[in-house]
Parts: sequence; structure tokens; C-alpha cells
Amino acid sequence: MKPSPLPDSRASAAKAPDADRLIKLVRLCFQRLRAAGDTLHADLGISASLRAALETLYELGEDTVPEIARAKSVSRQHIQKIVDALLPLGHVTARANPGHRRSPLIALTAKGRRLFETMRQREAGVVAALAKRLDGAELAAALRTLAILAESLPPRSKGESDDE
Amino acid sequence: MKPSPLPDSRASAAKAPDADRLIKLVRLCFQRLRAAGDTLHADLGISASLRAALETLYELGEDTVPEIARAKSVSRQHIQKIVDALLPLGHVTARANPGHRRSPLIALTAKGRRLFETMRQREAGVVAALAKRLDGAELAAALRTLAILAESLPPRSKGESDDE
DNA sequence: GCGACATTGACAATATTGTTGTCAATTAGC
DNA sequence: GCTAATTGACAACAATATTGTCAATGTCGC
Repeated sequence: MKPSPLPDSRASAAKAPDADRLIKLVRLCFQRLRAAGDTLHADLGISASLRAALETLYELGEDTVPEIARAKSVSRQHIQKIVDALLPLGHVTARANPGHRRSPLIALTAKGRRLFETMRQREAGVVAALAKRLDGAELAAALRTLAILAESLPPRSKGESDDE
Repeated sequence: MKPSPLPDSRASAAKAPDADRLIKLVRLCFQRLRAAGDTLHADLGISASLRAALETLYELGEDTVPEIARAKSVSRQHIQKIVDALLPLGHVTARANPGHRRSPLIALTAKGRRLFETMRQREAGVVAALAKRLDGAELAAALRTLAILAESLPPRSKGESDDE
């Protein structure tokens, strides 16, 4: 064995089985994360898709429905329904959009922000327990590896078009 | 900075943001993997759930419907519908179960096996391209990290019961 | 401005994936 | 053998997300 200083591109045949395992593990982790999230927030009546919308608004600030849809790569009609569900609950508001009469700006209300922060706090408990079990360097390597995986996969592939 | 020799359990507060990023990346990778898989196998008419059933049968060999359901933690009725869809396509067969008259053993046919292997070959191309871009040591670290993540999450949490 | 074209919200229909519920046949445990 | 649980068949439903359509609005070239 020579300790190859290069990012061993020769050994790709040997790495392929591990790459395969990586993909399987990603799928397994995702399923369990979703199940854990559903359990964690069951009492709040917030499903995974509502949570995703809240998260987007929390991070992006106010935005129009089509913008959120594009950010998440889903149909604008789908986001519209989610926002329509969130509005009567008082978690988001629609503010007149100075730059567009028909497309109001959607933003979290104080109530919506509190809700999301409650969810984040619950999740933080789980994440902290997880972080304790992880090695820092290995975790960093995992982040780099998954970033490459995400990068090497196309962001979309549904007919390759952007809209209807 | 002290170069801590221990698997730094002290720095969990510092690792939590990375653990958070890990979870987000897992979600992102999963979404893209599903989209890429759908595109890759679009012409075969095999959806992600059918693929999962084929994979289970490929790995576990012949099994009854309820067994497959338990292996995948989904309702037996769901697997029943998938198997019922696969049977007329000739991808699986139902063989009389010596140990159970009502519950036949389901197995891949030669055609089903060929189909799954075709899918695996297509995927192998993508996986090989990915493997080339990954560093072996980093990949190994990612596998260990994700294994801990999966382990620390409960396998199920749907009312905590096993069946109806 | 004005005319063509794209975007947007509202509404509807549909697809997919998965669940729960029920019933009769069968199997397993005592 | 009697009772429990399991199983397949069938149905109803729920959640998530898609596509299609229409009229109102907005954008851009000219």
C-alpha cells in the first residue's frame, strides 16, 4: 500500500460500494428523521410540509408565494395551499406588495415565529444529544461528503422546465 | 486551542450547528436522490416504492407480504397492493407457502431480477461518478456519522404499536 | 403607451403514496 | 377444541403534490 497523497481517484471501484452504502444510509436517516419530527411536533398540528414552509419564511424573511415555491422547487399552487392553510391559523400574514399588486408578501407573524422557535427548541434537544455522540472531525467530513453528493445530483429533473 | 485527543464530548455546543447542517443535508440529498432515481428509471415504469419492494425481495429472497411490511415498517396492506401490482407484470411470483396456507411466499421472477439488476446497473453509473469525486477517508467518516444518526433515531414511532 | 407574452391567484381535477377499518378464512397458543 | 392473532381482500380515507385552466396583473419591446 502506498499512502496516496492524492484524493485517490484511482480507487473509485473500491469506493463505489461505500458510496452505495452512503446512499442507503441517507435514505434510512431521512425516513427516521421524518418519523422523529412528526412525533416531536405531533401536538402542534404541524406537518412536515407546513414546517418546511415555516422554515423557508423564517430564513428568507417575507417573500411571495411563487418565490417560496421556486426556492423549494415545488409547484406554486402547492405553496399557495400551504400558505392558505397557515393564514387563518395566524402563523403568517399577507402584506401588500409594493412591487406587485396581485402577489402579496407573505411573512411569519410573531405567533408563527414563536411556533417555529418552539419547534426548533424541541429539535435542538435531539440535535444536542446527537452532537454529543459525534466526533467533530468525522462530522465535518460527513458534511463535505454529503455536500458533494448533493452537488453531483441535479436540483430538478421534472421535464427540465421551470414552470407550466 | 488545545488539540483535544478525546472524542471531544465537551465541544457538543460547538458541534450542534454542524449536526443541524448534517440533518439539513440529509434531507436535501434524499430529495435529490429520489428525483434522480425517478428520472433514471422513468422508462421502466418503476416508482420509488416499487423499487423498494424489489430491493427488499432481492436482498431478503422470498418472503410473505406481512414479513416484507414489517421489514420496511409500513402497513401490510400497502405491501399487498405493491405486490398485487408487481404480480401481473411478471416481476414477482407467489409460491405456495409450506408453512402457511393463506400467506404465499413472494419472490422475484427471473424477469423481476433482471429488471432490478438493470436498475442497479444504471444506478451504478451514477454511483461510480460520485465515488470518483469522494475521498475514501471522508466517505468512511460519513458512513460512521450517518450510522450514529440512524442509530440515535427510533426505528418507528407511530403509536408505538406493531400492527392494527 | 400599447400590444404580446409571462406571472399570479383562485379553483378544480388528478396522481401517488400511504394509512386505517372491516370481514371472513386461517393459523397459533393454550 | 376454543380462543387469539394473523392474513388476504376490499374499501374508505388522508396527506402531499402535480397538472390544467382562467381571468387579472405585470413586464418588456417597440
